[in-house]
Amino acid sequence: MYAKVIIEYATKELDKTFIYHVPLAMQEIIRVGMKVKVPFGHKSIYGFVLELLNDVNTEYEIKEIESIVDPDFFLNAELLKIADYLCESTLCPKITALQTLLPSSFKAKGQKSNYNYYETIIKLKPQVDVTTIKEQIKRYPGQLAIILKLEKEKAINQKLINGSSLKTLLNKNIVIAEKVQKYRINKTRGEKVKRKLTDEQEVAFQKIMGSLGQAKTFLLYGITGSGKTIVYLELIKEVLKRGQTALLLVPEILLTTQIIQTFYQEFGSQVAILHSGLSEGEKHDEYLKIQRGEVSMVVGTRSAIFAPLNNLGIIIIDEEHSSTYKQDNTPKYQAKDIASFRSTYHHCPLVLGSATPTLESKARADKGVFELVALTKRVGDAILPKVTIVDMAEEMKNKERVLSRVLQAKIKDRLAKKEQIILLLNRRGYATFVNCSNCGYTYKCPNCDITLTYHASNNNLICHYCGYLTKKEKLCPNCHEEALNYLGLGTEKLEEYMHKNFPEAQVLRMDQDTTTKKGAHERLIRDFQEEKYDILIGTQMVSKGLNFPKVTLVGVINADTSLNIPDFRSSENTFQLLNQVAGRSGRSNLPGEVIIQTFNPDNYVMDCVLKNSYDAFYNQEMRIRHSLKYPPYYYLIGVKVVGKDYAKTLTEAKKVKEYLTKEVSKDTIVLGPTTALILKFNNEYRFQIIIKYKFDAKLKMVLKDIDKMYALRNDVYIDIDINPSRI
DNA sequence: AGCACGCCGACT
DNA sequence: GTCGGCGTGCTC
Repeated sequence: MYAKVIIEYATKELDKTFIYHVPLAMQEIIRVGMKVKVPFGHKSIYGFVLELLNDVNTEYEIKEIESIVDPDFFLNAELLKIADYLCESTLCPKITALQTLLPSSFKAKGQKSNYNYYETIIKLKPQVDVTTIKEQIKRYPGQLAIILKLEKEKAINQKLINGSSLKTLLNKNIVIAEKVQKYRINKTRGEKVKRKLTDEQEVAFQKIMGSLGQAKTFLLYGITGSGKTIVYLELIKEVLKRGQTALLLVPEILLTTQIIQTFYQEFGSQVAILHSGLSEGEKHDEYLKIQRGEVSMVVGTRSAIFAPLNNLGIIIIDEEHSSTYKQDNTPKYQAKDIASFRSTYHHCPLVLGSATPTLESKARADKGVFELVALTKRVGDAILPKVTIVDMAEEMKNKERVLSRVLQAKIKDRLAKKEQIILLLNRRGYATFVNCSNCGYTYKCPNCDITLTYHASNNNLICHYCGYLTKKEKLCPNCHEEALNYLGLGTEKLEEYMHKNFPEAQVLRMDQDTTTKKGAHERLIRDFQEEKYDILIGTQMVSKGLNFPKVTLVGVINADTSLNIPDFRSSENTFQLLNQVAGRSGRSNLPGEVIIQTFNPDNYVMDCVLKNSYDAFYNQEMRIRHSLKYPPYYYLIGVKVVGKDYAKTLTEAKKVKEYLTKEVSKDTIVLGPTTALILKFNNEYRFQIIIKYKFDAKLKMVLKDIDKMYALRNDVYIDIDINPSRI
């Protein structure tokens, strides 16, 4: 028996299978999808079995598989198909696709010890007579206590027992120690909560219910605060009741602590969670639970879409417009595409939920490819907040750069009423750039062509692209004068400003810098929820999913930050962000208000936010996309040509463009090469070619060829992004 | 990817 | 005369 094995090295050169002999002793247990250790060159490495053969015809000298890594683990047929789909849709090597499906403890690579977690349990030795024992040890209270406890509880975790007494009992052979595997995360169900769906929610629920067992995609368009989560919960309940499993994706699990709590409350140990906030061990355990079929639903972020649930009954993607569903490093996959693939595979519905659907999804719903289900009313007494747009150019005339007079007044008002405030500023750090007023010197990243952001808390200058970090000196490094200016407003500076101008207020800052520590995020959210703070300052982190009933004012400090990015999606992203953060206000019976500060008050995005009209935005933006030939009217592919030498890279980029233009169908548009948004990044120059197409049967093949042509070069490489989320 | 082989420069 | 630079090619 022979096996075709794909090995762990992720290069285009090694993107093929190698044939190994399966030793007789292994033939009974080996199966496709298993992880094996094989000799390769002069080393032993790991790989996956992709095929088993009885006969081979090859001139190579065939070596033998050394061992099966874990006979209980293998990639099932569905996962192998998903891997094929990943390769095809992102043009990545097979092994990259396979590794992407798995949490790191299961990947094919030099194994770290054992990820399984064990606890030692102490039990009474069977057949011992407790009464006799008690008599024997009555002079030793420590030991007696243990025996009494064991009589009641049967088994006790070793950690909870006094050490020396236990040792004696073990030596006397009265109790025994047993090693048992435990999961690091254990949740139990809470009180059952009785929920009543609103009429609208009930209609949505029934519509989707009616399609269980069918591969159908729904766009659940529900305004902020309309209670999409409850609909998800009821759908999942129903699916589990029918003996099937469910998968729920959320954009960033740390932000959705509240959702997770709801699901634990309802389903307890039936739920597995998968997200990057977990430790390796926790991820390993959660994955095991899923694989062993011990859970019936999974809540997680992007990569949880690969959770090996059998008999899937429904897939739900919350906040489907979130850019986090697209992976931005290889393989650049879109979780929604994988979801669609799995929906077809399992014949189960896929629900995409959002208050601001992507234009792609809405357009598909309009065309009838997806079925539109709408939630148009806020739950309970909550009404949509009143939005005010403030022209910051006007405010500047009054020397107000940070907070407009309206916003200042509203903040004072809310502080007096003991209501809470959220301020969104989409820039972390203190100042977005530091320059010298004497000589004009500006701190820049030596590896990338962007300015360094100043972080006052630790006196660091940081590149927000590559992470380059340097300390800030007191004097200008160029002219040695003490003339450094801190320009551009960041969350740190805003926090300082608030302390100075509203000394009576408790201010909390939530951004990447204050939430890196494990659990920090949850703690900040809890503190704000418990009203230990009046004002929450944050980056877009504060815009999503949070539910604070006491928040009645949301201020957007600079709405233009995301609007000015030269990207075809910048309007869409800005609309989503503003709509999303506006939705944080007035979620209970207290009426909410939103103040948006901008230098572009006449921009249609602002107008649509003001009117709170997704439809108006959608229609306007669709016209623009149509005239500029952007999605959803055209598909996009970004081809980046990257290299250390500027001139050589540009020359190659031109060659690639020429080749593409020649080979591709004539309705396909090939643009560029232009310098990428950030030309120099990590000391490499990046040129971008953009392909716009509607239908092109040859295109994938042509791209594969280009990829291959550059695979063996080490001076220039090609990076292809199919359906990029930004360009 | 990782490693051996191999063919030319400055050293004990 | 040898140690060692990293270019090239191969891995079932």
